[in-house]
Amino acid sequence: MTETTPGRRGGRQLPTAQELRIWRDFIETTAALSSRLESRLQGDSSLSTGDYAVLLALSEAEGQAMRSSELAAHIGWERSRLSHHLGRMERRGLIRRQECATVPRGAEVLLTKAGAEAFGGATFPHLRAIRELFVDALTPDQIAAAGEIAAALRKNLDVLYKE
Amino acid sequence: MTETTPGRRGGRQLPTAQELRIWRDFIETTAALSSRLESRLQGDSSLSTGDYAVLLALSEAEGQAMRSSELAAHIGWERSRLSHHLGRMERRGLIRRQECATVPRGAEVLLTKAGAEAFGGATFPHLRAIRELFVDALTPDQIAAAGEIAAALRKNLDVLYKE
DNA sequence: ACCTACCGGTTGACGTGTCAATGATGCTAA
DNA sequence: TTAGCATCATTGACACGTCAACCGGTAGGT
Repeated sequence: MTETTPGRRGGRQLPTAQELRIWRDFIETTAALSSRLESRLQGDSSLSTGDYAVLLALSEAEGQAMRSSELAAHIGWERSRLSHHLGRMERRGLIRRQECATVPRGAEVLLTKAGAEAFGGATFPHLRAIRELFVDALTPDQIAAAGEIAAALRKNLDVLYKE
Repeated sequence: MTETTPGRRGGRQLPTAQELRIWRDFIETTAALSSRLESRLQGDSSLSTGDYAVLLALSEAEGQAMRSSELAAHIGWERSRLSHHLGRMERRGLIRRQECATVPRGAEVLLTKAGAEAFGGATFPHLRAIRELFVDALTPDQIAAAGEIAAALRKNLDVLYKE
């Protein structure tokens, strides 16, 4: 009995069984949620959520084009990840890459007609899926709580890994 | 103004901007959380969370061994995924596979000494990471709310995809 | 001018996940 | 008996992510 009901997680090292159960539930359920959303999007539009993020950013960009590293920063990806992903998207005709006129060694990513159409067709079903799988599952209070939890977790991550 | 403050999400089709913002925060933050935990575990023990799940199940099994499909069911993986993963783990000497004595075409998965040691060394740092990245980031109320949110989301998924 | 250091972007190797197809084996019904 | 048929497990092809190495070009210091 080295630790009898401390003030509340005083110097405790490990999560309680209860906390651990919630952790598992939480992380597994959110993963399942992502995965379901992913396959919904795939089924509705043959796009992955990665494709969707890229197409969304390009759609909103002026001239429907962005420099590669701007795009990476905008959607929060590493450059390498983006490069691989753009390669796959280019093969499918969703985007094109060309050397940037203004910046010497910069690559410009352009939305193609096919890409714009795919994005257009995907948006509505995707938003509907978010509603069905997330919004409709929760009460307004729970939605607000989810927002606060996300903010708290994010803040903690930012403190621990400050970047 | 086709929809002025309905009773509450009456026949609404799409999430509001606010809901969408929370959704994005939520799903991206939980993904970042998983990813941080993954790399913590990797750094502390050279195991992935998949490895950890498999080793945990085997550690708790009688004889530190399980049939492949039992194992898959226990941790909720598809058999194919497990088979690929076991192949990689076997190459690293964490587990062994042999034909099952009792069930004709069943494969038995056994924990090796190296696997047990790797798991033993990983447990404490992993639980500590869960505390630091999740438990410590939230108030007790938020932890409880996270549990309820996970339960509600899970229930909704189960209804939609009933299995 | 030259060396270096950085910067934007790509590439390769590899771990991981899904899907569909394939063995291999036992069960059942004609 | 044997022709299906379900079941257990593996495999191959491919998408996706990370990491580290690499390449070409620009900029700074000496």
